[in-house]
Amino acid sequence: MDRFVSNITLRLDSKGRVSIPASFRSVLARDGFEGLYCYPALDRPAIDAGGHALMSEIEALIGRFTPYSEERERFALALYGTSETLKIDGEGRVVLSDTLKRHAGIADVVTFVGLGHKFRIWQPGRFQNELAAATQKLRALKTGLSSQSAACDPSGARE
Amino acid sequence: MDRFVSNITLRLDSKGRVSIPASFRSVLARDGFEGLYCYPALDRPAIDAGGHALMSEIEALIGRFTPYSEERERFALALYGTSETLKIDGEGRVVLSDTLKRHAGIADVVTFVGLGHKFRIWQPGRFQNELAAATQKLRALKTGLSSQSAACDPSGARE
DNA sequence: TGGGATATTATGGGCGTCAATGGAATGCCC
DNA sequence: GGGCATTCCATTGACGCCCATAATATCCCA
Repeated sequence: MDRFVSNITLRLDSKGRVSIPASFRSVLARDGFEGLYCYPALDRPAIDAGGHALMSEIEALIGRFTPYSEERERFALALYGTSETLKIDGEGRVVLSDTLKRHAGIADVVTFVGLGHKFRIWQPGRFQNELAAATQKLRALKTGLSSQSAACDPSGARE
Repeated sequence: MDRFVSNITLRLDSKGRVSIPASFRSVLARDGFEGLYCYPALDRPAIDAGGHALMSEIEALIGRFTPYSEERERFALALYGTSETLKIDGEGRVVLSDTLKRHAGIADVVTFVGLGHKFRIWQPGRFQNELAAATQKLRALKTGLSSQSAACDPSGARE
C-alpha cells in the first residue's frame, strides 16, 4: 500500500508526543522521507501532513507562478512560511508545535485521516463534524449526478 | 532538507545579536555559504536573507535586463547596492545593521520566515499581518476555484 | 480450529545533547 | 587609553535518543 487511508484516533502523552499510525509510517517509509512535513490546512482547522509527495506537490504549485509575482509570494509565504518538518523519534512519534495545535484546536487527542498522498490531523470532534458534513454533501451530489450520468464519480462512494 | 521552511521568533540580546534558527543554519551550511547574505526586501518592510542560492537568483534576475538599461541599473542599485553579508559568530548569531533594522522596523524581537530558497526577517507584528493577509487572499482564490471544478474532482479535497 | 507463542504497536519515562541566550574576556582601531 | 566589536565560555530549558512496559494483533502448530 502506498496511500494514506483510513482514520485512527490516538492520544498525546505528557510530553506532547503522539505516535503516527503504523500504517501511515510505512507509507512514509516507502516515500523515503525522514521526518514529517506538515502545515496548517488553508481552509480548515486541521493539519496537513505527508512526505516527499506532499512537498513536491507544493513545490509544483508554487513553481507554476512566475517568479516575484504577488501570487507566488503569497503562496510561498502561506505554505513554506507555515510549514514545519517534524522529527520522528525511534518509536515513530512526533510532537506537534504549538502553532499547529492551536490552528487545529488540538489538546491531547487527535485523529489521523488518510487522504491518499497525504493525511490530515484533526481534533477528533471536529473531524466527526467534517466527516458528517462531507458525506452529507457527497450523497446529495451523487443522487443529483446519478440521474444524469455517473461519469464524474468513478470511485463511487468514498468515506 | 534543503529549503527554508517554517517560522521562528527569536529575541535580540543587549548587543543586538540574534541567533539564526538552527534549521536555517543547516540549510545555509548545505548551501556552502559563509555568512548571511541579506538586503532590504524591495516592496516590504522586511529583510531578505539567504546564501548562494539567493545570490544567484538575484544575479539571474538582473541578468535578464539588457545591459545599461535604466531598469537594470535600478535593480542592480536596489539589490546589490543595499546588500550586506553579515558575519555569523561561533554560536550562529548575526548582528543586523541599523539600516536593515530601520527598514524592517525591528527593535528587539524578530521572526524568521522560510520561503524555500531564501528566508525573510520581520518585525513579528508585521509578519502576522502579512501572513493573515496572504492566507486571506489565498482562501478567496481557492473557494473561487473549487466552486467551478468541484463537481468533477474525484479526489475531493484540493489544495 | 483453538490456543499459546511471538511480533508489533502504542505509550511512559530517564538522560544526555544541543540550541538559544547572557555575559565575560580578549583583541582591534581610533 | 577608551570604546567598539569579535571571540570565548556558562547557563538553562527544550528536545532527541534510548530503554521499558503493556496491550494488541499476528502467526504457527498441534
